[in-house]
Amino acid sequence: MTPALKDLYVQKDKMYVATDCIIFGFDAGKLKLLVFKRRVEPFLGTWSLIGSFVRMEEDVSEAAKRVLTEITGLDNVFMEQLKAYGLANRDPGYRCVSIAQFALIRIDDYDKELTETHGAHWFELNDLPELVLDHGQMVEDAMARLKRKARYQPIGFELLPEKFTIPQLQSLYEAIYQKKLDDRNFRKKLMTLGLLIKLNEKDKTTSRRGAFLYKFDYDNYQKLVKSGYNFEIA
Amino acid sequence: MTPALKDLYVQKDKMYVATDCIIFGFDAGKLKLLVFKRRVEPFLGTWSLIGSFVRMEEDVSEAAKRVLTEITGLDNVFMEQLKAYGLANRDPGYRCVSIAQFALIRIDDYDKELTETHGAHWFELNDLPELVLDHGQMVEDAMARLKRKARYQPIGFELLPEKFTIPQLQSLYEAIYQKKLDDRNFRKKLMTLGLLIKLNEKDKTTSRRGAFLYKFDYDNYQKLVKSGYNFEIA
DNA sequence: ATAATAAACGTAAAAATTACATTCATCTTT
DNA sequence: AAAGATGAATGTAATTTTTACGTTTATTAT
Repeated sequence: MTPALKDLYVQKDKMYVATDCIIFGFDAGKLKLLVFKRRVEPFLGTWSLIGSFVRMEEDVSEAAKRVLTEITGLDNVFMEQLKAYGLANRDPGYRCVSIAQFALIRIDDYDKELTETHGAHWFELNDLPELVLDHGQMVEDAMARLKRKARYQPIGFELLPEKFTIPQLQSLYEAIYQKKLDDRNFRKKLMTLGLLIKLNEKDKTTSRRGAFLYKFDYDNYQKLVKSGYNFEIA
Repeated sequence: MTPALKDLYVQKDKMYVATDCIIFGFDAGKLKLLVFKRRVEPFLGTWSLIGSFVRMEEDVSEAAKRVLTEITGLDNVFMEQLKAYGLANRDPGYRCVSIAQFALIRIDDYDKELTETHGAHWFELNDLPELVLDHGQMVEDAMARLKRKARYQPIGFELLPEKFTIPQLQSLYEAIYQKKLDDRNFRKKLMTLGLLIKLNEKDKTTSRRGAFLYKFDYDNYQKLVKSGYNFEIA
C-alpha cells in the first residue's frame, strides 16, 4: 500500500494501526530528514512522514521495514521503534494509532529514483517544513531520542559510510548534539574506547594532507557490551 | 472492561489495540511488580499484567489510566509509555498490538481491597512468576528503561512517600541499579543537586537516632529543567 | 551510666574532563 | 624547487568529578 492510498478506503468505526517512519540521514555536516509531499486528499500537498497501515499478518516492525524498502530500495537499515502515538483525535479522518519508528540511513546509499518517484525530499532538521498531523511531534521526539541515545550507544555510525574519518564523525556528533566539540578531546575520548579500526587509506576530499579512514569495530563492540561495559561517546 | 472480559468477544479478522500496565512499587527495600491471576480462558490461572482494549473514543494513555484507577483506586499516578508490542502472533487468539505503559506508585497508598478483588499480587522483581504472552518481555524492557531513566530524571521519587529519608532513597536507588552505593558519596551527590527540602521531622522507625525526612523540590526541579540543567542522580 | 545502632559528616587520592597551541603531511602556486 | 596554504594530528597542565574510606553523633534500651 503506498502512502497515497493510505487514507482512501477507511471505515470510521474501525480502529487502525499504522506506522510512520522518521528517516534520518547525514550529509555535508547536516542532519537531514526524509519527508514526502502528499499527493491525495485529505492534506494534499502537505509534507508528511512516510507511513502505512500495518497489515493483519505482519509485525509492526515489518510494516516499517516494508515501507522503507519500498521508498529507498534499502534493506538492512537501522530501525528502532520510537513510540506509539495514540491520541483519539490525532487523525481527523479515522481512529488510528500510529507506531513511529526511526531509521538511520547512509544518505549516499539510497536509490535516488525511487525516492523521487515518491515525492520525497531531504530537509535539514533545522529547516523543516510544517508536517501533517502529529508528525512534527514525532520528529521532535525522535530527535530527542537520537540525541540521548547517541551518548551511550554507537548508533551514529549508521549514518556514516562504512569508512569514515574522525573529522567526519566529529561533525556528525556536532550535528546531533547541536554544539561544537573540541577536536583534540573528541579524538582522545574516542580512541580510548578502542572501537575504531584504523585503515591504511586516506580520504583526501577535504584536505591536502588527507584524513585517515576508520571502520567501526562491531565485533569488539559486541564483546564489550556482553561483558557489561558501559559507553559514553563524546 | 475488566481484564477478565478482555478476550471474550473478539473477531479473528480485526486488528485490536490494547494497553498493558507495568506497575512498579517499592516496599521494604525491594522493587515490586503488581501482577494478576487470570480468571478466564484462555490462559486461565496464569499470571499477567493488567490491561484493556483501547476504546474508540479514548486516547491510548487514557486507557491505561482508566485501568490503573479501576485496579488501584489511584489517580494522578506517574505513567509513561514504554513502547508498542506488535508481533503479528504475539497473542494466539487474535491480532492485537499492545502499547505497554509503566506506572510508578507509592505502594502504601493504593486501595488494598480493590487490588485483592482483582486477583492482584505484588511480586519482588527478582522473584517473578512466568507471565503470559510477551508480558515478561515487557517487564524486562520496563526495568531497563527504569534503570536508565532513573539516572537523569528524578522519577524515583514517584515510588517513595512524599516524605522520605536519605537512607530510604538510597535503598531505592540500590534496588533500581541492583548494586550497593556508598552512603557518603550518595548523600553528597544528592545534596549538590539542591533538589531536596529538609524537614524538621524525623523518621524513627529504623533507628534510635532517627533520620531526617525530606521532600523533593518539584518547583526548583522545574525551574532547573527549563534553564537547561542536566541531572545525574547517583 | 553504658551499650548499641543507624545517621551524618569530611578528606585525600584517583580518574575524567576541560581548555588550549603547535607541528605535520600534502597539494598548489609561483 | 621553494613558499604558501590548509585541514589533520598530537600533548600537557588545570580543573572538576568520582571514588574510597573512618569517625563522630543522636537517641533508645539496658
